[in-house]
Amino acid sequence: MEAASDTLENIPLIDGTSQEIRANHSIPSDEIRDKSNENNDKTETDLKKTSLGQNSTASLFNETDNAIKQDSENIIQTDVKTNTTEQDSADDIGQKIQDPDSRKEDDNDGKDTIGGDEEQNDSLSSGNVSKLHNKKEISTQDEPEQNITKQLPEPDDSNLELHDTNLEHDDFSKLLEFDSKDDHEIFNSKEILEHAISSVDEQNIALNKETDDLIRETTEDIPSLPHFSSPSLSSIKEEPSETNISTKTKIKKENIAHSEAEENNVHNTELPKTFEITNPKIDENTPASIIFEKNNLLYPKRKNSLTPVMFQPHELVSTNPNTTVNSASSTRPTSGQGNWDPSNNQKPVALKSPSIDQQSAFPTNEQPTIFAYARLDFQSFTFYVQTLHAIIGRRSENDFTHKVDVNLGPSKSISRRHAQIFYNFGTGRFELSIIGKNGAFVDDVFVERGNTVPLKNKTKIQIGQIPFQFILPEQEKGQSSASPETFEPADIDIDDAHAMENQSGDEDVKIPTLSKKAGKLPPIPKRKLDKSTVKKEKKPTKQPKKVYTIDEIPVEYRTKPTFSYSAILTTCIRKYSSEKGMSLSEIYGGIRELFPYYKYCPDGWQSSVRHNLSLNKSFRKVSKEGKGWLWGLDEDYIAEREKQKKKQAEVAAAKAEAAQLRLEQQQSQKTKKSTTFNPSRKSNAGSNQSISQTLAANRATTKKPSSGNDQQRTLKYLQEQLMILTKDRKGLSKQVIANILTQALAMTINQVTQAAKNKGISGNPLTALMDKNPQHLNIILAAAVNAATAKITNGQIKQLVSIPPPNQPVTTHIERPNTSSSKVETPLSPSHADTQNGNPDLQKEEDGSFDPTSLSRFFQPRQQTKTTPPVIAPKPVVPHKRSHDESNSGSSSGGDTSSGEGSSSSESDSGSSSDSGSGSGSDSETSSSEDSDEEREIITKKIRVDDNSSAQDNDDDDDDDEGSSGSGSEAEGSSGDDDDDDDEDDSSGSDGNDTTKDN
DNA sequence: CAACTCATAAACACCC
DNA sequence: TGGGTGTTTATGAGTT
Ligand SMILES: [Mg+2]
Repeated sequence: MEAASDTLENIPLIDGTSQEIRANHSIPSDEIRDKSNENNDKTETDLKKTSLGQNSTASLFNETDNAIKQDSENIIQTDVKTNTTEQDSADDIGQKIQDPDSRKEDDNDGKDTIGGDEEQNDSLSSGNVSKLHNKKEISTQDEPEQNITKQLPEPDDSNLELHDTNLEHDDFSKLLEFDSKDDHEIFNSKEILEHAISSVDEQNIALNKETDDLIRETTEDIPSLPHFSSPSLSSIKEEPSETNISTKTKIKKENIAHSEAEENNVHNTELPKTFEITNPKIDENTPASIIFEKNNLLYPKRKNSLTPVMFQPHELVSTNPNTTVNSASSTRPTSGQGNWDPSNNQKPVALKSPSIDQQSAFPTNEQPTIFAYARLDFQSFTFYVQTLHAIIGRRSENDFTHKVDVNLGPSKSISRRHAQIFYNFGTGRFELSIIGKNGAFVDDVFVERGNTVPLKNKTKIQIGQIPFQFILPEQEKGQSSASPETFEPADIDIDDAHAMENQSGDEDVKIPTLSKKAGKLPPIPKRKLDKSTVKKEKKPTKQPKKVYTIDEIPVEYRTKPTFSYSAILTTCIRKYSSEKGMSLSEIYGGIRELFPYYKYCPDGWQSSVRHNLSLNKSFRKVSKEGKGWLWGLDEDYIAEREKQKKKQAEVAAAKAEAAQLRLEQQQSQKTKKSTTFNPSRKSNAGSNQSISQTLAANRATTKKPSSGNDQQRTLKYLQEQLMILTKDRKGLSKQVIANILTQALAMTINQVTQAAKNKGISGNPLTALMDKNPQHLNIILAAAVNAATAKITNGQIKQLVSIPPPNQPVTTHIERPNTSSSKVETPLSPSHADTQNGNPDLQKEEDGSFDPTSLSRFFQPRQQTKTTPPVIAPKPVVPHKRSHDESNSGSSSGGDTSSGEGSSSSESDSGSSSDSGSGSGSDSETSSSEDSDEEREIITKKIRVDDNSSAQDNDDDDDDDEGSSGSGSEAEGSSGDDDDDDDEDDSSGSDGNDTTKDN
C-alpha cells in the first residue's frame, strides 16, 4: 500500500490535477520537477537559478532568520547532496515498515492542538500520510535514532539536513537488485525519486555553480563590461571574499569614485591610480568607517561580491565625479557583482551625480557624518540622497549620454530614467515617481509607470531586478516622513543616543547626526555615522527581502506549486523533521528547499503556513523550543483523514459512475430512439459493467472527475516503460539505474507537465499522452532516460537507450543502438519552452519531438498555477491567489475540451482505486484498457495510491475536534518538551472558529 | 446556490 | 521596542 501510495503521489504532479491531488502527493513530484528541470536545463535558466538561488537568496533574506536561512540554504544545498539519500532512507524505512496498520497509535496525543479545527487544512496526502505514519511509529518506537528525523541536528541552524545515506543506498541497491520485475520497486518509493532528484540536484548545483560564473560572464558580464570583463571577472570570481572585503575596508573613505576605482583596481589593474584606495581619514568615526563595517558585515554573506562603494558626500563632491564614476561604475557592476549577487546581473551602481547641494555637505574630512535627506540602501551599496531630486535609472558604463543620479546598471529592463525621487513640498515628504516602462515595486506593490508614491522610512523599492530601501534619517521622533529639514541638530543628538541603542539595526545606520548641518539650501538632514554605532553592526541589518523580478527567478520556480500548504507541510515535516519536530523557521527553510518558488516569492506564505499549522489538526506542537514550538505531524489524524477522504472519494466516484452510467444510458437510449441504430452498444453498458467498460472506453473520450486513477495508471505506465527501456543497463549499477529512472521519470513528468501548463492545458497531460500517443510518450521517456543517464554518469553514457522510432509499440523498444547521441535533454527541454508549435495531433505523431502543444487538444485549459509574484507586469502586486492563472497563453483552450478530458482524467476510480488498485473496483473497467501486463499490477500493488480526490465531505467525526472553545491558549506552558499537547480534548466541539467544520 | 476547502491577510496576544 | 510565533478572524476564490 504504502509504496504504492507514495509513488502515486509522486506522479500526480500534473497540473491539471485537482486540489486533492495536490494535497496528496504531488509534492514530491514537484520537487522532482524542479530538480529535474534544473538538471535538464543547464543553460541559462540553471545558471540563473543557481546564481539566484545561492547568492541572491542568501543576500536577500531579511529576517533574522534570514541569516540562518541563508546559511541553511547554503547548507542545504550542500547537504542536499548528502541528504538525498536520507529521503530514500526514510522511504526505505517506510517500506520496511510496511504495515499500514501498525501506525495506529502515535505517541502523541494526537489531536488537540490548540485551536482550531482542522478543516481547512486537512487535505494532506493520505497515501503518504499513512506511510509516514507508519514510518514514524516505527522509527520512533524502534529506532528513534535512525529516523530520518534526526536530520536537523541543531534547531538553531535550521539547516535541513538529511542523513543516513547509507540506509538509502542499501535500500536502493536492494531495490535495484530486483530484476526487471523487481525493478518496479525502484519507482515505488518516493524516496527513491527524491533521492535521485536530490543527487541530481547536487550535481546540478555543482555544475551550476561553475557554469554560473561562466554564464554570467558570457552573458551578462560581457555585455556590461566590455573592457574589463574578462580579467575582472576572473579575478573577482576567484578572489576570496576576503580580498574584496579588505579592499573595501581600505576604501572606506574614498569617494564613491574612489571606491569604485578601488574595486576596479582590485580586480582590474586598469584603474587609474588616481583612484587609489587610500583612505584618508577613515577613522572610526568617519562615515567611511561605518560604511566599512557595514560592508564587512554584509560582505560575509555575499561571498564573492565585491563590496560596493559607499559614497560620502563630501568626497563625492570633491572628487570629480564624472570620469571616475563612469569608469568605476562600468567595471564593477558586472564583473564583480556577478559573483555576489546572484540574481542581479547588473549590479546597481550608484553614482553620485555631482549633486547640487552637496556643497552643503561639508568637506570636512573629520566629520564622519554624512549629510543627506535620505538614503537608498542597496544590497551592495548605499546612495545618499543629498538633493531634493534624484534620477534613478540605467546607464551603462560608457554611456555618457544621459545623467543618472543612481545608476542601476545596464539592465535593459530598467529605463534610462526609470524613476525619480523628489521632495514634495506640498506633502512634505519624499516621493517616488515611476517613469520607466516596466514600473517598479514599492513595498512589494507594483507601481505602474506614471504613478507617484510617497516614500516613508524603510520603503522597499525594486526597480528591475534591483531592490533597495528608502531610509530616512533616524530622527524620528516625529514622523519619520519627512521633510528634509526635519533633522535638526537637536534631533541629531537624540539620534545619537538612539543610534547607540539601535545599533542592532544596521540598516538604519544610525547615524547620529552631527551638529553641523549642512546648511545650505535645504537643510540637509545629516546622518552621522559613528563608529560606535557602527560597531554594532554585528548584523548587517536585515535587508528587506529582495523582491525578485521574473527574469531573476529560474523558470522552474516561477510558478507556485500546486500543492496545498497542508500537503507541503506534511511533506516538509516528514522529510526534514526530527522526532522532536521542526521549528517554524526550519519549516520555512524546508519549504523553500522543497519548493524554491518560496525563495523567490514575496512574503505572505509564511502567514499561511502558520495558519495551517495552527488550524490544521494534522500538525501538532510536539515540543517546545526557545521561541516557539517544534511542530510535528499527527499521523493518526492524518490517517483518519485520509480514510475518510478515501471513503468519500469512493462514494463520490461511485456516484459519479452511476451518474455517468445513467447519462450514458439515457443518451444511448436517446440515440437509439433518434437513430435507432446502434441500440445495443452502450445501452447495455448502461448497466454497471458497461459502466466500467464505458469508463475504460471513455478514458479516451469522457472526462471524469478525479484523476487519481489516471495518475496511477499513468505512473504505472511510465514506470513500466522505463523499466522496459532500461532493460539493458549497460553495466550500470542498480543504484545508478534507479537514479536514472527516477530522474527520467521526474523529468518526463515535469517537462510534460510544464509544457502542458504553458499551453494552458489542464488535466494530466501525461495521461493524455499515454492514452493518445504512447509512442510519443515513449520517445520522451527514452530521451529523458538518456538525459538522466548523461547527467548521472556525467556524460559517460549518453545514450542508455535508443530513442524508439515513433512507430514502435511501446513495449518493444528498448535499446537499440543509439542513433543519435542526442543528449537527452533535447527532447525534453524544448518541450517546456513551449509553445511554438501547435501541432497537430498527438495521436499520431510520429515525429520524434514532443510537442506539448499538441496536448492542448486533449486538455482543457483550466486554471493553472499562477505564476509568480513579482513579475513585472501586471498591475497590482498581486498576491497570487490560487489558481487563476494567468497564463493561458495560448491556445486556448477553451475549445478543446471535448475530447480532452475525457480521456485523461477519468478517474472513476479514484476512490475505488484506492483500494484495490487496479483490480477491482472501478477498474473493473480496466479490463479493457489495460493491457498491460501483470507487471503493472504488481506495480500497482506497490503503488497503490491513495489519494483521493475529491471529496468533500466532512467527515468530521472522527475525531475529535478539539475544541475550540476557548482554547487557544492552553497552557502549555510548562512543560517542556515532550509533548505536551493536548489539551482539550475532544469533546466535541464546536468550535467556533473554525468555520467549517462541524456543525 | 449552499457547503466546503484553501489561500490570504491581518489583528492580537505572547514570549524572548 | 521589535520580531518571531501562534491563534483567530475575515474575506474571497474555486469546487462540488
Ligand atoms: Mg494544528
